[in-house]
Amino acid sequence: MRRTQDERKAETRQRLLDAATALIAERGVAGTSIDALAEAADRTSGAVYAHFGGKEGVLVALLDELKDAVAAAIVEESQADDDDDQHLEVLWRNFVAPPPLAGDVWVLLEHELWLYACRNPEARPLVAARYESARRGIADAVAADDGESDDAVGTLLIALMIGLEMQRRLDPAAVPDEVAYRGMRALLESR
Amino acid sequence: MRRTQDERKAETRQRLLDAATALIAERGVAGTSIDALAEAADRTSGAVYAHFGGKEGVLVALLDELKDAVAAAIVEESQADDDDDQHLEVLWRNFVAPPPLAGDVWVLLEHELWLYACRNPEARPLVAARYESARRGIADAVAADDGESDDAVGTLLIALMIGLEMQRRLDPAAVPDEVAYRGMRALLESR
DNA sequence: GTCTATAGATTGATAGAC
DNA sequence: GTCTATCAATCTATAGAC
Repeated sequence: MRRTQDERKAETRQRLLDAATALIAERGVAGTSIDALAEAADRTSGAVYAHFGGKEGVLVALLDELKDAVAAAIVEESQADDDDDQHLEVLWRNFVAPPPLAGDVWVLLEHELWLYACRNPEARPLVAARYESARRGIADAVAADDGESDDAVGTLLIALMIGLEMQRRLDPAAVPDEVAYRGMRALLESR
Repeated sequence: MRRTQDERKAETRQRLLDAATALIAERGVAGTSIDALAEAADRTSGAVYAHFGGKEGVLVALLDELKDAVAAAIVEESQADDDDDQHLEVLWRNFVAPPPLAGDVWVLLEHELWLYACRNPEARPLVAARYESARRGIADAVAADDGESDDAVGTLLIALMIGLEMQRRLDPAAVPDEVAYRGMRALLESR
C-alpha cells in the first residue's frame, strides 16, 4: 500500500524544516548550505527549491511554523500555578529550555533568526511579531492573579531572561538561579 | 621617504581588523569570506593568512582588540554624574551606541561574537571575559554613590539592556525609554 | 611579510528525466 | 513534486616570486 503524493510531500516539507532547525542552530543561517540542508533531510537540493524557492523561503516557513508555539509553551505551564514566585521560577525554566525544542537548539536558533531579521527587512515583521506575542503572553501570565495586565512587564521580563540566558551560556556560574529570580521579582514588583 | 616595514605591517593589521569589524557585523562570521575581508582592507587573502593564520585568528585578534574597550566606554561617562537616575540614562544611551563603534555595528557584532563563542569552546573564555568585565564595570559604576558594589546588579542590568536593545531593533516603539529606565531602576533598587 | 596565481572543494541555482 | 546532473561562481588554503 503506497502513501499518497500529499503525504510524501508533507513529510519532505517537515523533514526539511526539522533539518533547518537543527542545522541553523548549529552552524548559523549563512553557515548552512542548501545542499547540507537537503542532505540532512535525506533529500536533494532540488527539493528545497521546489518547496521553498530557496534559503529565504525556508526561513520564512520556519518562522511561520515556530510562530507563537514557543511563546505559548513558555507561558502555558506558568498559568497552572497560583503562587506568584513559582510563576517566575517556571517561567524562567521554560524560557531556558521550552518543551517544543531542546534548550540548546532553541536559544541559538532564536538568536540566528534575530540577526537574520536585523539584516533582512522583509523578515523583520515576522520576527517582531514573535516577540510581540511573547510579550503579551508573559504579561498575561504574570497578571493572572490580580487581573491587571501590563505590557511593559512582559517587555522587561523577556529582556531580562534573554540577557541572563546569554550570560549563562558563556559562564553558567555567572548567573545563579537566585539572581535571576531576584531580578524577575524586582521587575514584577515595579508595576 | 619610505615608511618602515613595521609601520606597513601595523597598518595592514589594523585595516584587516577594521574590515572584519564592519563585514562581520554586516554579514556575520560565516557570511564573511577571507577574500571579501582582504578586499575590503585593500589587501589580498594571503595577508590574512600571514597575519592571523585564518578566520579564527582574525576573530581572536578582534576579541582581543575590543576586549574591555567597549565596557570601559559604556561605563566611563556614567561615572561623571552624581544623580542616580541620570547614571542609568547615560548607561542606557551608551549601551545602545557606545562611542568607540557606531551603534548599528556594535550590537550586531556583539551578537555574532556571542554566537561564535557558543559554538567554539576555544573562543568562549575570551567572550566570557568581556561580559565579566562589563558586569564589574557596571556594578562599580552604579555603586559609586554608596560605595557598596554588588556584582549581581551588574549581571541583571546588562541582561536587561541586552534584551531591551534586541526588542528595540525589531520594533523601536515596543521599547520606550521610560520602560527601560523603569526596569533599570527596579533592578537597581532590588539591592 | 606581502603579494600573485592557482588548485581543489563547495556553493547556489537551473535544466531535464521520471 | 522530486530527483540526477551539471555549470558558473565563490571559497579556502597553499606555493612561490619579490
